Amino acid sequence: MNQPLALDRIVEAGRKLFARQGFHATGMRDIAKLAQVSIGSLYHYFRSKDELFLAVVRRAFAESLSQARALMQQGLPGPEILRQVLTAHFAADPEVAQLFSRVWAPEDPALWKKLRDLLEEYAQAIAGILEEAMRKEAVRPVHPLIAAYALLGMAGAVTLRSAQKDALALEFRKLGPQELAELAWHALRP
Amino acid sequence: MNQPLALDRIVEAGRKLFARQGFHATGMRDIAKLAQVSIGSLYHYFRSKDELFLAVVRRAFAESLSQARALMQQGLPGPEILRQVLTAHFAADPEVAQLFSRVWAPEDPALWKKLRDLLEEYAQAIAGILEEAMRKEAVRPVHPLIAAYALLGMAGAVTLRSAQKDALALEFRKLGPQELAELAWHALRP
Amino acid sequence: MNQPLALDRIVEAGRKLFARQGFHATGMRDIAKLAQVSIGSLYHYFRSKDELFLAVVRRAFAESLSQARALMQQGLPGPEILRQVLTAHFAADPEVAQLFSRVWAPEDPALWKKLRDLLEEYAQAIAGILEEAMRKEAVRPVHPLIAAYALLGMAGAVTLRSAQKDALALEFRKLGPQELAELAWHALRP
Amino acid sequence: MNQPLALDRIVEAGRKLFARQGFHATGMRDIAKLAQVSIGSLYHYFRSKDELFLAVVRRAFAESLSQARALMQQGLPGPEILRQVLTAHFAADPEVAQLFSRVWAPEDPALWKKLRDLLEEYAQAIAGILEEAMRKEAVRPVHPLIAAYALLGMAGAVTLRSAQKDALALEFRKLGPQELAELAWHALRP
DNA sequence: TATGAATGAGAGTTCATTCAT
DNA sequence: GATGAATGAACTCTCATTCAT
Repeated sequence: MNQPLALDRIVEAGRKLFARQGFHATGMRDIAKLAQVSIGSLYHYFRSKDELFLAVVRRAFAESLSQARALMQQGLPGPEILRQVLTAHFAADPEVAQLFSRVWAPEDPALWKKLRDLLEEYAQAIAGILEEAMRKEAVRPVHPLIAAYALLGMAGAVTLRSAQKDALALEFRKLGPQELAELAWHALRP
Repeated sequence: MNQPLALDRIVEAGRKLFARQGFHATGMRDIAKLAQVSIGSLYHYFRSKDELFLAVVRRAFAESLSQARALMQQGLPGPEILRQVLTAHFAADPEVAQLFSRVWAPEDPALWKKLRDLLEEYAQAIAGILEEAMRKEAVRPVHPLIAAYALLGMAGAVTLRSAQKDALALEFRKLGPQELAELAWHALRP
Repeated sequence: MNQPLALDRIVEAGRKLFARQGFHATGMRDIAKLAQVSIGSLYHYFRSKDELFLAVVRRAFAESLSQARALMQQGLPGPEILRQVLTAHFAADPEVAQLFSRVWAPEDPALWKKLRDLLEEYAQAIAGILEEAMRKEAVRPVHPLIAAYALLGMAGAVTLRSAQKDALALEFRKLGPQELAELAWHALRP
Repeated sequence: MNQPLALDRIVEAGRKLFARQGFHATGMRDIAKLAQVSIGSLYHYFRSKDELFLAVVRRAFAESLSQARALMQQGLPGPEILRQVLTAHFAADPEVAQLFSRVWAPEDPALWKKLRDLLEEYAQAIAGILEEAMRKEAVRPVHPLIAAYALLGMAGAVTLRSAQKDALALEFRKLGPQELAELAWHALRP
């Protein structure tokens, strides 16, 4: 009765499976099954597998950005903001964090351009935040977009490693946010 | 007459295509064609596509590490070493740099573990370098492996962006090494 | 309009080709073509070539057994029953008879166990018939399962020879049922 | 030093592997490895895989026939001869017995004719023995070739079952020769 | 004689997508 | 809107066979 709408169930299922297994290892059948809809329904809502993947990534980016922006508006000191943003990133459904990494290497040439644009948009948002911080002299002068990509890369690599299932991953999950925040803070502070 | 041996042509072709298009978009037929050998030859040298991919990645990692180590032994100051290592990374056949990024999200569950191990080995090598630098107080105390993954992630993300074919990519290629070296240096300096 | 359903056409095509050419010489493409369906359809109905083959054999065994049982329930004398069962076996689509022989040597280790079980089931059914006949003293005491396998082997070998296209095969088809019935009757009579 | 010649090692290896795994599951590489010769050597002695298989079958048939003939010349009573021939068949390297069954369904159309002829030759030899016995009135009048095929089929089916690795197979190996001899004797006695 | 690197046709199988119902 | 049977191009991989050395 109170079940989410089909569209939401599909995107949710896609998010889980794409994050867990990657794009190619996830079949439309798998998504349909997990979302409890028919294959036909998938194609009713999304023109293709690519479109569905893009929708999943788009939603993940949007949620992540809005979360980060909410944290920024609390007027905390620079390093604390970084720590909290990164902690949130780690604390999020770990699948979401993995999804980001999947985007680095999209494999399929046809998807490439669209994902590239999506990622660039996301990086531009972060660059914007950095630029504002530079104007306030809260951050030393850096190339904002290069720094944005670097931050995303740092976070992505550590997050991906922390998603494994060994002892080191546990250590990464515990120490990662703090260590990353410090690295980022030292890298950027005036 | 002086054509490289079949084995080398195969790994070379694999490197190019896997870097350019990713694992799934590259077929064994494509590799065979580019290497100018038969499909059968591919399987004469490598048990499977996975094995071939691993061989390609293994070689790329080894070359990159030995290059970095050679640079380290010239007794330059810390930031200069970083700058040169990163410049070399960018200057290298850009395909090699892209190949690194491909490894972050290997898609195929069966490949995952082997690539993970290979990447961990590589990160451990970098962590070792960091630990030594920490003992010499050339680097502030950090978690060596987390920092290693962070550095790899930074470099990978920026390199990947710089491999595109627009004006920004040109800017990234020009400023990237210097900016990255500064970010890394600030992040790590005592 | 009145064309048999795809599933039936597939099993039918499999039966014909596997019987005619054997398992390995029959490709999925051949079956798809003869059944006038796409290759994809084959895999829509059967998980693998093995499964399809097993379905074909299973159906042939079931049909053969039900035919034999129908004949048994007419209260004829022993030798007459044997003659009629064997005549039916020969008269049946000769391809079915050949299919039995194919099962003796299934070549593929993975198929082996499943076919073995199917054949054993079939032999057990015949052994059951023999045991009942022994209780009624219509058959002399024999090891029921060994005798069942022996009967199957006899019939299979002669049937296979009779499926050839020379003069002797014609002779086998004409005299085979009667000769086999007599051999079997003498072998088993009290 | 005292190692058998390459040719013998090859046929021997072929016999083992073809009997164990069947024609298609046995690769030329496997045979070369077991025989400790190079692939090139295989093709030095045999024009093709088919030729090698035929050589293996030919040798197995010849050995079996000469063994049976030797037993016949000892002037034993009919049932005893049958029992001894069948016991020998079972006692032989079980792989040889399996090889016979492989011949029933040769799968490959190109091999078919040659194997058919070989098997017919073998059956004709048995039919000749039966005809002689009929002349001596040691056997009732039967169609000699049909009876020969029937006997081969009986023995083959039971032998094949007895080559499995369960409790029933053990029972078959113990009781099989005696039961088969009795079945055959009752089927053929005057 | 002997070797084994090289070949390539063809095998079974997958899976995003379509469309009649 | 919803369904899932049907499609077929494209994939990885096998293996008997050849031939330069």
